[in-house]
Amino acid sequence: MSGYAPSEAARRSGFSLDTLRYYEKIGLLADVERTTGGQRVFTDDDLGWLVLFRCLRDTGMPIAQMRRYAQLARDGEHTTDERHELLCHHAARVEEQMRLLQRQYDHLREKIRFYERLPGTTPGSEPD
Amino acid sequence: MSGYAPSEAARRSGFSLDTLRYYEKIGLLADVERTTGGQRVFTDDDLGWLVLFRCLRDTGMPIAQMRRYAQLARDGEHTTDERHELLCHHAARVEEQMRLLQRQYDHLREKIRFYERLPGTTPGSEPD
DNA sequence: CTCCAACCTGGAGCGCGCTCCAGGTCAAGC
DNA sequence: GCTTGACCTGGAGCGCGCTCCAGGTTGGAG
Repeated sequence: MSGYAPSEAARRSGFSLDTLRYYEKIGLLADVERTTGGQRVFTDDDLGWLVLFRCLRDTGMPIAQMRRYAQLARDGEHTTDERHELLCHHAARVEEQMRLLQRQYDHLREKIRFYERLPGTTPGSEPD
Repeated sequence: MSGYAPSEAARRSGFSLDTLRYYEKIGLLADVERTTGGQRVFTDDDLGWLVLFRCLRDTGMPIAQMRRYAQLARDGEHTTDERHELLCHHAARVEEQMRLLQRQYDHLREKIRFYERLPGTTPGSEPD
């Protein structure tokens, strides 16, 4: 129930093998277990981190910041305030991102309606 | 009321001068007018295109696709269907993007609540 | 024991979207 | 006319986040 081969970890997390190795190399995932032969064994804990990384990545957090977060978590309990703050700041940026996306989506829809109001005749070249 | 110096076009569009030149170089903005001396003069029409490019860019459309759209528009009235379709496809991707962003934002908020439910004591290392 | 697919490493390469640079030109104000 | 800051060009460089490669090792199935 815990101890996944690299390919299985990749499948479950949705990251490629190369990306998993890359994440370990740059210190996002630290101390991934190994077999005696040196092959990686991912734990449920690792998988949990990967889920979090996906969340942060998909919301546009730069890798440097994820690294910082992961490092803080490794540093222990006394960093919870800082981690909390980091996530809150990020959440605020995400909210802004969502507002912008919504606004531009609305523009896009308006532009699309422009094409749908076209009955065949329109002077003027383009935008609007 | 039309005919903007490069710096003014940059200010109004929010793109850098370098980006404006880049957009022209790769054929997004075509045939920007020039003074006799060779300096660019942006029209209201150009500005309109830039607004559209910003919308498409902010919603994640790759430049290659914007180029395609711009080329279609230059090709004339008979491409309106294709342009419409292109924008619709894009809009669908944006909707998916918004759903994903919302979902991951929800995860993020949940994670943040985890920190806020912390009264000071918590066993286990991290995520969740 | 043999095979072969999955894995390992270090390091190079890539695709995107700009951004910066050198070295020169233009044009508005004094 | 001179100065000076905005502008021009072609091309190199960059930051990000992977992705690919060569050349070698591991380990489970048959």
